[in-house]
Amino acid sequence: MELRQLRYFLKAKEMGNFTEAARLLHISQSTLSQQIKQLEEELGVPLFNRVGKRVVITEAGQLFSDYALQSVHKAESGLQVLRDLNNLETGEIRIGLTYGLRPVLAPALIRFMETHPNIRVQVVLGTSAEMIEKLQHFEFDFVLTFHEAEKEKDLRYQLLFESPMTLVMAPGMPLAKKKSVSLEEAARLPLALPAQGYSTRAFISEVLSLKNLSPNISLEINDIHMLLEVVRSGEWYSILIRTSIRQEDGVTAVPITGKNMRRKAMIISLRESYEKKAVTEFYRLLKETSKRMG
Amino acid sequence: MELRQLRYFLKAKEMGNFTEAARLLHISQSTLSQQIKQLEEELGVPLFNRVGKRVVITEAGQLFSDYALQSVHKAESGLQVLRDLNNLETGEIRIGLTYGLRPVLAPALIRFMETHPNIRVQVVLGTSAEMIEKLQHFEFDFVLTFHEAEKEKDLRYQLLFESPMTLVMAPGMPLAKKKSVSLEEAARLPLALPAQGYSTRAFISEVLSLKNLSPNISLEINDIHMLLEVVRSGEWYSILIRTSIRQEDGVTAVPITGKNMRRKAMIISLRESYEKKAVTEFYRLLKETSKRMG
DNA sequence: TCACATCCATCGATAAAACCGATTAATAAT
DNA sequence: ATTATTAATCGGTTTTATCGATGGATGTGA
Repeated sequence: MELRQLRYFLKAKEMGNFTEAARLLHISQSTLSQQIKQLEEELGVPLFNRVGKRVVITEAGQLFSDYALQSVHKAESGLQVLRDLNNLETGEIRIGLTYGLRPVLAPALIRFMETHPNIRVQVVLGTSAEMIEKLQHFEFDFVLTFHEAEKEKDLRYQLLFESPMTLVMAPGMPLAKKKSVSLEEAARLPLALPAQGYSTRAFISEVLSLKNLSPNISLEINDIHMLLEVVRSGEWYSILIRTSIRQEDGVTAVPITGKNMRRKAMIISLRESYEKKAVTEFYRLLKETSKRMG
Repeated sequence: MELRQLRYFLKAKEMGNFTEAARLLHISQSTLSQQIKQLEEELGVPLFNRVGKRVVITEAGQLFSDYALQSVHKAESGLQVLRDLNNLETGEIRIGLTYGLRPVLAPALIRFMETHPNIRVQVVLGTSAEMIEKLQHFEFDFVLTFHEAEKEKDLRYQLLFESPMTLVMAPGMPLAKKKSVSLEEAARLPLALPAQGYSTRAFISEVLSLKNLSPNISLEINDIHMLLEVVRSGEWYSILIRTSIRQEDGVTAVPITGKNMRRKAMIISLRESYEKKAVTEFYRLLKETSKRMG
């Protein structure tokens, strides 16, 4: 058993397709096939079921993949530790991000890349649940998202800032002069909300159902910019976190009253995993950048 | 980086000597030297300092070895999972044991080896602290010892039984008829105790100093059998856990009063590590065997 | 239904690498 | 100074990882 074989196996499992996996691994399909076979012989168990021209992972393969992944990850962490020790400042940072926190990441990202030109940064956008899932499979160094209710003990949570939920409207609307509005008031208005899947939308749905409010949701849009454009028309209102809105968006945001109407922006990472120096530095930038937010 | 290289490196680190490590790995010294060098090149950092003809691990090597060990261990755990799945019932169990619990392990060990002839069992005797240390370096599947005060959170503790500390003497001595004696009484007697390093001795020293007793320790012996022989002479008394003494030893054991005068026999294992089926079965036997003890 | 494309396994050949024995260089021990 | 011990290096050998070609099995589309 060698790490090479474990890497091949993991890629094959991920792709569910030897040919494609081999392509991504820059080896021939024949090599991959042989190496998987060799690994299976050593383990004494098939890792894939060959059904026709397809390969489907077996129960054994499923079980084994956890260990394979962890073995590979430990070895790579060891490498990273020594890279850091040498201050070589090379390598890669992978970040999971939810849409609502794009404006938080952007300035930190720019400053980081300016000062660390030799570090490749990879940002993946998705829902909060997706990002956490991938984090736990070592696909990210950290995830930037709004607070998750369930605190899992293998994760480390760092608070960046809190920000109120706001009712968003076109400037000059009657409500625009108020200092705050209640959730009940908001629920009576024609609403354009982010689509299902967004953490903000999930949060809104939850607080609304808690108060037994069934609001007038006339629009669902899975893009914040388009959402704001709709709001600017003056026909609809929206509910968003204040930090999602910029000056130049040309809309007015009025905080919604209520103690649960604040959301927490969090850095979430794996508790037991090695933290690269570059990642520590990135945290610092994020915290500095987001001081002014919330 | 391959597991092979990590294994070579770990053995070299363990031995502190390439020639010896190579011998144990069944490869030539030249091969080991080359593979270590190759690993160092990939990591960008020397793992050993070459001081004259000696090799001394570097700080980087020290750091890296944790990750290397864990990587190798994860891979081997994965193998073990699949072996178990296949019920091949082959493999190895490694047990750390303190002297005081030899009579507990022995019967379970015999029964286990009768029913699982294809599993190799390795038992290592030593002090409790040594055994725990080795457990944390994946050298054992579990350790059998008396209770450690400091509960470390990466360890799993299973209680086997509790047993009182007893004052041990030759039969027919005046105290032999008593149902119990106090620690103060015992401290006034001429004592023959297990030598430093034994967990029982550490425990005795602790409770004595807690009560500000400075007993009359006239003998220290690092072998229980010889200790008992001395006690049988009638000149000395000893303090031992009741389960350390058998009928055929020809001595009388009187419990010492006091709520802290009971020790807990524990199975200690790594919480996060995979538990082999054979080990689970061994636990069952141990618990069954030790029902009657304490 | 019959080509046709796709996918995995296998085979023989080749390139890469792991490995060995011998030798050298450095150092510690005597 | 001499000898023994140890790690590094060199050249050659063995092992093995890899490749391209091929064949069989299985979907796919005309």
